[in-house]
Amino acid sequence: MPLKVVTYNVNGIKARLPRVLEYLAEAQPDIVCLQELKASDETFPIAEIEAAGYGATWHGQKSWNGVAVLARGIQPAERQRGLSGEPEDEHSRYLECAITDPGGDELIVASLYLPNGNPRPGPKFDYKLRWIERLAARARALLAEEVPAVLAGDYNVIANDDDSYSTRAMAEDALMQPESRAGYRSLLAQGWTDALRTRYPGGGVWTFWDYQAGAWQRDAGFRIDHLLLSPMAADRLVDAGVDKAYRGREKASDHAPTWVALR
DNA sequence: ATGCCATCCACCGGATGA
Repeated sequence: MPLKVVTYNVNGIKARLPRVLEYLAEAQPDIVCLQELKASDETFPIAEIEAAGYGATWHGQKSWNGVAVLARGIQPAERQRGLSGEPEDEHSRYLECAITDPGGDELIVASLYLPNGNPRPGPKFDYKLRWIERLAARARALLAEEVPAVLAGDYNVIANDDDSYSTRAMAEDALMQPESRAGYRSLLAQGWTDALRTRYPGGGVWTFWDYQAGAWQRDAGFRIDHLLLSPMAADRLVDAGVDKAYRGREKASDHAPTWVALR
């Protein structure tokens, strides 16, 4: 059985817990990276997640941000919390773990929540661009380790025109700016593989649909949740996709779980 | 140009999101 590695921006773990537990039970993913917990370390629902059969490591924050790594039957071992380069940055947006299976095989998995960057121009957009550079520095160090690694998360970057239902609607948005795209491309240029892009080179695959203006009903979405694979992980890629149906459920997140299957 | 909706916290409106 291939390994299913998922990234899922839950938009509030407390509000979304029934959906998350349902997803774990139904999809039986091996590894899940969560973003936008919107919960402090103390209020993360670890008891419920453990009861579902998952070990977890999390980096919470009250009200905003927050990321976690879950693994079925395994306790993810924390490697790094946050990105270096900006000590005053208090946002919980990066958590890197090592997941070792009973056979001794190790996979490095990071859950990341890249800043949105709106409104633009302004300090939030500047922060986004600095954060991408800090991520790129960490990504380069990971590649140098020559290990199987997955950088999974909400990148808040629409990388290509065909990754959005409407380039016109998003033209002024921070998610689609040339600087945002250049930052994302710099990761690919290092040697990371955009797994969904490999599987669906023609685009037209969405991972996010806004709550507003009937975006889900109109299928007006875009692709911003990405799984980047190191060369050793990319060699093991067998499939990738979006569990789109979860976006249509009661009290759904505005993102759908997005996944890769690795040999 | 704005609201459209949903989350959080903290008190029923404001900040944030994408």
